[in-house]
Amino acid sequence: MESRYAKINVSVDNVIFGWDGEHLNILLIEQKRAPKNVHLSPRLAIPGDLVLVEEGLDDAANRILKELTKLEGIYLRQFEAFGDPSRVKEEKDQDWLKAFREDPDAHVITVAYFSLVRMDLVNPEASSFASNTLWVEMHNIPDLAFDHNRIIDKALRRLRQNVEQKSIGFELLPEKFTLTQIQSLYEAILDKKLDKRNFRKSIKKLDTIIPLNEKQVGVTHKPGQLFEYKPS
Amino acid sequence: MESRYAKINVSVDNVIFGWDGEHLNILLIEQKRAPKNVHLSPRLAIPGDLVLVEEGLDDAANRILKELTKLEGIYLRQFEAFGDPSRVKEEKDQDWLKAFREDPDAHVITVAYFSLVRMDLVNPEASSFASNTLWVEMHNIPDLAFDHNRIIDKALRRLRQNVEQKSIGFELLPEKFTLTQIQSLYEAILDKKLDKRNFRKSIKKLDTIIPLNEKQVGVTHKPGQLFEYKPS
DNA sequence: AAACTTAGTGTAAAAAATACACTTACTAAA
DNA sequence: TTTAGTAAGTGTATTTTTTACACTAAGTTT
Repeated sequence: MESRYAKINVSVDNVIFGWDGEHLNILLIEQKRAPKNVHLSPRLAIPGDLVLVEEGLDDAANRILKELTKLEGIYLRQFEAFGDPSRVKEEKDQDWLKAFREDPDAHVITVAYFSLVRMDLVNPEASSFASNTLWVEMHNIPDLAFDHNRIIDKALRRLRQNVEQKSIGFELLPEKFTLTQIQSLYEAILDKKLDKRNFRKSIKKLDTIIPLNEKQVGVTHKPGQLFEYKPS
Repeated sequence: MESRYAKINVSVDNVIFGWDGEHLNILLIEQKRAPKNVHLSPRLAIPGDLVLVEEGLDDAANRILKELTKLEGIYLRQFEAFGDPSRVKEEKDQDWLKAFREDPDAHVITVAYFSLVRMDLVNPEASSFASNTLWVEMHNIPDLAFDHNRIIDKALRRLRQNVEQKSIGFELLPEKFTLTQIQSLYEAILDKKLDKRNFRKSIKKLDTIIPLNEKQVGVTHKPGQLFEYKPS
């Protein structure tokens, strides 16, 4: 039956941020190649998948995250839906769509999430929708599939907003961390230097960051006090 | 062909805020009744519609707004997508779905927008998806269809955030307005009293609000200076 | 013991936010 | 034409928040 309404595919895409102590990274997947293109170098994309029957958006985002990282209970935040029909019309993406989508010409709207994970907990591996996964430094993100560069850009903006308000970001750190480690992370996310004393003052005001009676070990200088994050 | 992926319906819902000089209002529609239910009092809903073939999300939101109000170029902001399958499973909504949707059991995700319009420019009237439209004061919103009460709640939160930063809201006012009028509006949106002198100071700092050489007319007291809003 | 490295700390100045009360300009009623 | 009523318009002092800034302490390595 013909209809004026679109048979729309809905997908969820997930911008997964990770922190290696020095740089902000993003988890990308290598798209599986269409048979005719197996000889080409794979295109990178942010992980995502179509939403399943009777699956909620948050559930889909969690499923993708879990399939890729085996992690559950991770910080996940929906930030925007992208639905311009042109987003799946670019030439570069046609082969992939024809090879892997039941309806390659369908209008696809995607609901974008970002999440924060500790890089050391993730062992990137292949999954049902990725032939390979890898961490890429924020500053080295290449041209990605569809409008994924734009989606990352929006995700980063939102992350920065939240970080400016000091409401999130601690999820990226190991269980126990020093104030200097938080500061490095914030500086990487915001891409600017922060004043040490003022930064410490502001973090110590948060009652979600609690001081431990422990010191950093294994460093070749004065060890810092350790703190932990207790989400409120 | 059976598929593990959902045949999902995508709709756009629009929380349309209006200001009558005293209260914040929301434009609601009376849902058309299923034939078997024409005798029942109509259920109210926020305006929305399924996204059309090859239509972008912003386009759909604008289409809905225009069909309902005849207005174009209105402030419109996407704020969240709602996609829990249970949102279209409530008993109260089944008759309507069966009567007006090709696939009443489909999972429907909706992308929600809010917009700000001048109430005096709107002449609510029937449209293709509404048998009637009406303004309802924010504080008197009844039980609505689907999860629309929740959507309004989220829209109001977002509006408040933006208003606290003084970045929006002026779209609700007539072309020329006094500082006191802005203040009343802000007080209604934020649901709290503001200090007159401090409020004026803060508004006068904005270079999007420009003073005119004109005074209010037709009031029975000292007339206020008029200002206009020039979006940057 | 000396050199190196990062941790850790306080104060003063500037900027932003808040609290607060009287005079002015106009209309309507006496 | 005076009086009463109504909202407009205005400045300062106080508190809070934000910023700028430099040295000592605790550990490790040579």
